[in-house]
Amino acid sequence: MNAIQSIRGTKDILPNESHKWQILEATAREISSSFGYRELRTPIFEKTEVFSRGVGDGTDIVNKEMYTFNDKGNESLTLRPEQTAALVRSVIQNNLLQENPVTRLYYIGQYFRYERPQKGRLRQFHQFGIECINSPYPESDAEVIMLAINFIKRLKINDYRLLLNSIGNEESRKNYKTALVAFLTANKDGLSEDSRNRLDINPLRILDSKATNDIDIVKNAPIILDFLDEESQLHFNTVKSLLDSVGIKYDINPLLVRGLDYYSHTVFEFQSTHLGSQDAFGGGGRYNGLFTELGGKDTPAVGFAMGMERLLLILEQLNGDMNKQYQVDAMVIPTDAKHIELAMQVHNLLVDSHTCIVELNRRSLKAQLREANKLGVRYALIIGDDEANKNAVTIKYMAEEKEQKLIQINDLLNNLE
RNA sequence: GCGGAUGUAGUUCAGUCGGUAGAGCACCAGAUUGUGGCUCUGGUUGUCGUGGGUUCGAGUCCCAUCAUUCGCCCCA
Repeated sequence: MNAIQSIRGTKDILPNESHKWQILEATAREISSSFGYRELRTPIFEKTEVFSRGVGDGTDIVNKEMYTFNDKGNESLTLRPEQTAALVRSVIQNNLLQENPVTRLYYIGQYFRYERPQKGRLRQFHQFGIECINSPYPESDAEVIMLAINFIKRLKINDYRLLLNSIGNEESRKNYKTALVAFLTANKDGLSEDSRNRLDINPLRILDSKATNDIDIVKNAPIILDFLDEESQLHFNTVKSLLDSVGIKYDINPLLVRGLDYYSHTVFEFQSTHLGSQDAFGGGGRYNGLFTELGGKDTPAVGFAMGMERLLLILEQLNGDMNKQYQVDAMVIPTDAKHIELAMQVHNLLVDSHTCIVELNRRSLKAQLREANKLGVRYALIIGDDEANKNAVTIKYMAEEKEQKLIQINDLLNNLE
């Protein structure tokens, strides 16, 4: 029989790696709580229309990358490719906006996209994100970015860039699209094949094409910031000055557009040079249209998501190997199988105060001490014939050349230094 | 979905011109029968990613397939 392998693009997080995930998750939770955000957990799968309507029918995510299947009741279900649409579904369904004028939520979870795996891109991947719901004002955009920056800082990532742009409200964007399409159509012959195809479907995406001839053409293209109406402009300017006032640095990049349909006004992205071609480790923006798209009341919202695998790639380049061997305080060492009962009793004495393990393979004293040494155990609690006869243990301090012989087990806890 | 590279013990890798596999580390066991690290000695481990083909003979050559990886695309 062949051994079974994990699915392509999925990864086991092994015991010596889980430590760094725990750090990352703990940091995300601390920052979120300290800003007054509470966790929302939604199911891993949803009705397909949550994403086809929420993420947008024209996007690659919906068209090519979703894990969609029919269940036994012949209903089309989809493994969530991102969180925002499902979160909005839950907020609407559970009336979470009843209680608070502004609802602040965060999430940590796994997401699924059928893509070609490469560094920093898996088919099952993890994201941490937040959503600030029900404020139309630029101060909520600024709060979300401020939270993200503080998260990044707390992780001690200092080599990153915040790219910022506004794609305006619907009307500004419509006017801009018309101008952009007109310009690009006039230069159609010079565009890459991909971009010519996108001209009808999603012309904004041509702006961040990596094809060199596209880049040359786009240099002279009209700029969205020139098409913002008064409202959109005021919103964007306020976001910028709020960021300035708390000392957050950003680069305006008028070519930054997001891949998902629901964005409007502020869009932003975090990039790092440590990631190769998948250089964005986080991104977000405002999505005022999503609630009505999913059948809720018109509700403004803004949020971001970060790719946790990518964050860990950055952290490892900054800090080296973050794996940590597990720490054991004490090891109970019966020299013979007949002392196992006493060994278990000693273990039971220590459970509330120490990490403790007992030999389960009846190996020799020597083998057990070797393991104790390898694990960096502080106390080896040796139980041989002499000890067992007196209901006692010998405490051997591994780091020092020191032993306390024949300590009664009633006194053991008092005697551990 | 497209293009390039790679796949040999637990791990990192070597393996010539085709002749059915090796090293370091790790692991296990010993070095006058109750004591780890250092040293020494010995030992285990592989369907050579998988399936076909060529050949007297394939880790080596050919094809397919799976996986990893680097780009494209897309995104976090």
